[in-house]
Amino acid sequence: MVQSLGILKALSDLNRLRIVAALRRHDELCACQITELLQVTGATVSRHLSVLQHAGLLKSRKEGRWIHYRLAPPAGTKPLLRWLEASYAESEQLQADFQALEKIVGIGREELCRQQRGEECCPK
Amino acid sequence: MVQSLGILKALSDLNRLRIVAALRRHDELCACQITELLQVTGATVSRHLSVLQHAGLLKSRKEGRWIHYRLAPPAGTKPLLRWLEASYAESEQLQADFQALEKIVGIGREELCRQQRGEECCPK
DNA sequence: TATATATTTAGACGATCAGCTAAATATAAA
DNA sequence: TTTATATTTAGCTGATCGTCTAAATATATA
Repeated sequence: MVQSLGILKALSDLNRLRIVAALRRHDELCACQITELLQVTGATVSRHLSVLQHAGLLKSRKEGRWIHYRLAPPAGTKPLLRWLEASYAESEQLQADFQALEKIVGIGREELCRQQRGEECCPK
Repeated sequence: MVQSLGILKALSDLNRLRIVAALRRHDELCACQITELLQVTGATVSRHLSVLQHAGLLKSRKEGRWIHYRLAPPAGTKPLLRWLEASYAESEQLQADFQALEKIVGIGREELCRQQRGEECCPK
């Protein structure tokens, strides 16, 4: 398969685009923080992260119970990510995400996970 | 929807990537030439062209019975197309396409369509 | 006007995919 | 060692997508 096709497919989903955008603003995020941001199941987030990682866009780092993810764009993909970044300003979704992220990161992982346990993870 | 997402989705298909690559090498191609290149049904090509056009990547021009297509990348997408171009060299599929295109363009539309009428369009 | 023909549209089918729930895995704390 | 807990995997479901065939549309030629 064409290498770029794999990358394009990995980026062709709103939630995965949201993950990439989030990781442009915050170097590292753990799965639970992304779960909180997207408001979907942890299982769903896990699969999205796996898709991005398989495309070579993400790397993960284990720290105790938590797994942290960060962008690891392969050589030559910088223009692509810059092009994506240029369109962030037009998207209300992404703008809202950036605001939400500040709160999520501010809370701290332990407290965040405590809150997540207490409530339903998925809206409606 | 995020604007870039529409473009990414439009490009997330091998045959549509092949169309874009072909139109980078030849300014204009008609539907029948692309049909010959991809070796799929004219109906399928038509839908692919429609997807690319809806994403704003293509423009069409009518000339008699033929409809010609050319790239019309929206402002800001040049980096994206350049990034794509950079990966053409790695893809055997696209390299083969470029060779096949020379023949297809060389034949001329009238003769090409005459040949297409005589044979089955789809392999196997 | 009638026939040919290049392209599009409509409708069906199989494959892929995003999302869920539930169970499995791995790590930390009691 | 047992219990909690963060993440992943497995399996299901509904939606989307690529492709085909057949019919419709639009344009040129006889």
